[in-house]
Amino acid sequence: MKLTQRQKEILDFITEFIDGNGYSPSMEEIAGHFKFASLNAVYKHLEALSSRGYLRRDANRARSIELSAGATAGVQNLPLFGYVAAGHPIEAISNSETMPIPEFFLSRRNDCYVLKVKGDSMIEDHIQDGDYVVVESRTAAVPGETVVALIDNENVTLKKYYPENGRIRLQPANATLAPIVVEPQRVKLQGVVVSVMRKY
Amino acid sequence: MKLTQRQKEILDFITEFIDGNGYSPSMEEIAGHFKFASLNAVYKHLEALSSRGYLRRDANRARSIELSAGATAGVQNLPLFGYVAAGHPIEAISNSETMPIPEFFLSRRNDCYVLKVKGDSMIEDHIQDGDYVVVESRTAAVPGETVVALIDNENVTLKKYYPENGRIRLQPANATLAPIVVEPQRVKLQGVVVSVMRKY
DNA sequence: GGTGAAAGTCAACATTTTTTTCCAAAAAAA
DNA sequence: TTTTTTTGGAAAAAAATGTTGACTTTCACC
Repeated sequence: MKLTQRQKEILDFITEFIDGNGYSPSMEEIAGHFKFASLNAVYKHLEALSSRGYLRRDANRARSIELSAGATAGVQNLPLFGYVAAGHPIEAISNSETMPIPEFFLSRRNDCYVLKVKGDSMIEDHIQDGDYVVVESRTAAVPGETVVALIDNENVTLKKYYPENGRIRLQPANATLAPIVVEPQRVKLQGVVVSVMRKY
Repeated sequence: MKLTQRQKEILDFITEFIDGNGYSPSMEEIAGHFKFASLNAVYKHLEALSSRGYLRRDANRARSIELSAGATAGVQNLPLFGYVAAGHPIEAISNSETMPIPEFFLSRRNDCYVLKVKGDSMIEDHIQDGDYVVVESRTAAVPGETVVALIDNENVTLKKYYPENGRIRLQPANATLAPIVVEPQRVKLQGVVVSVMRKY
């Protein structure tokens, strides 16, 4: 972390902003948060962060800040719990297997763990058999997110989450598979997929 | 490579400081902690620690101390060269950007680097826009492998590699795009994709 | 295609922090 | 004693941080 105190404050703000809003802050919003009177202060900080490799942006493009992986230089060893396949409970691989994952691919809010995908239930979202998914532990999801859900305390499945008139539709990304529609009390969300890794 | 007592104290302080704050201390802060009246004392110690390989810093850069011991095991920092899109040369991002990748997702045989995918030319192989691909530097490939190829010393593209009766077919995994068939001498293989990572 | 608001770019300037370099000297170790 | 390590004091040099204000680019809308 070769940053000054101020630079880190600004990088942290940007990181949180993107994490919370899904888009990067404008320079004015950054200036507002730090009570800068001048946008040029922000501009120079962004230049500094950019030249040090912590972020990148497009010239003249609004809200085009992209964090680079080096921004969060750390790595976490996440537990690899096992396989997740449509309709079957998680099948544990082994007790103490872990996998080092760069923090760039993690959620900062909650614990994460890794599952290996079995089957093609999410193939249209380009998650294929054998892929590893990093799952953020969470019991709530935004509609459309890919979730790990426990149904009837029995089956664990990887699906997209859509709440619909009092029910929950768990939608595979695979035209050959039917969605599951169930009462909310039958579903327990285990987590949300935050990243995918594949090894050839 | 042994340290004196004092040097170890100072290295420990720096380690803790970085651990707690996320950025390195200034020489004045180090002097303050050890109640030095002179910054030169700190300066000399940093020189000593640096020449013995315990830390690295940039000349004339504020708070640029980096501990060199803590290279996290099992993870490599690969250079992120830039974007690769069908038909366009690699668009460099910045020279110093890196990305930590777990060794599990690397090839052990050759050097690797990371490219960010632009466009959907490999979508049917489930590599989508915005994905990061880890590329193993290689000049030969097995038919069917996904390669980074340089055509006519001009364009770099991500395609599947098929040698066919004296020519080379570079096949996109996208039905809407046509394959490129060229003489072998016009193609230089840059590398082979060994893993894919995606962040939502 | 024109227009205007929003957002980004950048030079000139001032201030504060931080690093680097002098010349020395005490303290500890060999 | 001789050498190495450690600390002082001061000042030059460079980087970091901000302000003001003018200019350009992008984009949505007429």
